[in-house]
Amino acid sequence: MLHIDYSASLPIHKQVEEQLASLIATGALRPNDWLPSVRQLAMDISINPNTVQRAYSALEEKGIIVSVKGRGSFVSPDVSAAHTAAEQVIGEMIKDIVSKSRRNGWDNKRLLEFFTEILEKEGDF
Amino acid sequence: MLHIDYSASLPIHKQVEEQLASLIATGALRPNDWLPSVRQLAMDISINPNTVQRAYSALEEKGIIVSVKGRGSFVSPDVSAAHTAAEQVIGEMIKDIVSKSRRNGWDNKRLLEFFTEILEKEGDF
Amino acid sequence: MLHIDYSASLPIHKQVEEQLASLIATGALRPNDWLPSVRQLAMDISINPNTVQRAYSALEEKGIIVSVKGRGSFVSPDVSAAHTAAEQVIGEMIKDIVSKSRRNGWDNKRLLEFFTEILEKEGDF
Amino acid sequence: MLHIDYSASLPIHKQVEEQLASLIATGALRPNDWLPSVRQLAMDISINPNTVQRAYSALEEKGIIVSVKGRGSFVSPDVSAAHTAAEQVIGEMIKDIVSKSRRNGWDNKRLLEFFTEILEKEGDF
DNA sequence: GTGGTCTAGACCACA
DNA sequence: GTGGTCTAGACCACA
Repeated sequence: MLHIDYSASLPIHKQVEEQLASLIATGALRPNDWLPSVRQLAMDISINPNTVQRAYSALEEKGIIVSVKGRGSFVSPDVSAAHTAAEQVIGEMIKDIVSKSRRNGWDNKRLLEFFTEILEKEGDF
Repeated sequence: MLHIDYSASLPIHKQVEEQLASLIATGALRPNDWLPSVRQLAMDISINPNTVQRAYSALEEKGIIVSVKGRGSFVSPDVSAAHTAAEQVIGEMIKDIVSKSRRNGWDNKRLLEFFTEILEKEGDF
Repeated sequence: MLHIDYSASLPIHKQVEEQLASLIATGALRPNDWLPSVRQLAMDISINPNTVQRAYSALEEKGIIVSVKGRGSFVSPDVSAAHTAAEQVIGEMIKDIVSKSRRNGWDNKRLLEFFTEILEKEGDF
Repeated sequence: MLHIDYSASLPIHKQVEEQLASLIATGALRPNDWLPSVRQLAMDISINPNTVQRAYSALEEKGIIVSVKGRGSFVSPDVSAAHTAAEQVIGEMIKDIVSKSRRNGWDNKRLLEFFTEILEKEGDF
């Protein structure tokens, strides 16, 4: 079950998109698995079908899911797109950090130390 | 002189706020230094005074600058807030990455490798 | 036996229509050959009879097959329609490409090079 | 001025997207040029602002334009994305033709002849 | 019942 | 005035 955080700055359709992408990237949803219908998922998490539709469209555009009129949506047979999509997003987030830290005068060494420090605090994985 | 990137996704008021915070964090602006007036800075960089005001308010909220009615704004006597502010923001960004990467099934090792790889690509600093 | 690709974007009724048209155009099905009944074909390939009906209607509209109430459907005595139908469809697709490429400022030479390049990549036939 | 064909099967938001992309790819709109505002363009061509928004979002996602809250939208400083986008679309169209023609038993030679024949009919360019 | 488009209209952030 | 999100609701193609 997906979880929507209404107080988050991330728009709802992005939250849905990201959570589905993660379920696929982690293997919780596997190639060719059926996804809930747009209307069903909208009801389940109490949001507007249009908003779900938007998430599904984005995932399809990225090749992560396949949607067919009259039949439904399912995880793309080739799920590699999900992995590259995740890498891309995380890569962007890292670049943002790098540029932000440089604007504050940090060098690579300091950023790396700060990063590993937080990584350790957050616990092993 | 501040530099505004109009094609950046970062809103202008955030760009102003961040650049001032950086100037202070790096010591380019020192405790008790006078800041340009809201109107003056707005004219200098050709943006809306409301936008500058917003940046100043945010910096004051964080204790990085002090504004006094009728006198103007100046760098806070105790500038440590500027450092902790930057650390806080970057820290949040890092935590976001950590949680995002875990939702995608990455362990610490993989994330760290990806991080350093990008760090190197972005060049030394 | 027809083959349905459920993950294709092409609607099922179009897949059926096209495959039957191809069997006729290539001579695998010959003039006056009997076609399976709508219900029979639907069962064989496990799809909705409505969907098969739709394909048959389209083929009849184009003069490629003939359906007679109470008797069934068979390949049209004059099969030339099948050839012209395919040519027509492919012709339209090519015209779409030509106009699209011109809207993007490509000249004939560039389009032709791009076309042959892809043709080669897709392998000999 | 853009032109919407309401009887076309291509959705309106795609028509807008494609026409803007073409204007950029051909150089009619140049890097950093301002685009009409979402609401303005919607009024001009008498469609709903949401529909224009959708086209703009798609173009931004592809890196062809840049949109900034409160300021407007303009052609991306680096317009190379527009060219690769066009190549991608035309490439897909060509692949569709190749597979369609093979399903009809055409070999590369026949397809190529048919293609050049139409290209010539459509006039030089 | 599926996915998908479009409109109308409210609301928010930003300049 | 900008861009952007979300909802409600009508409508269409397809199975």
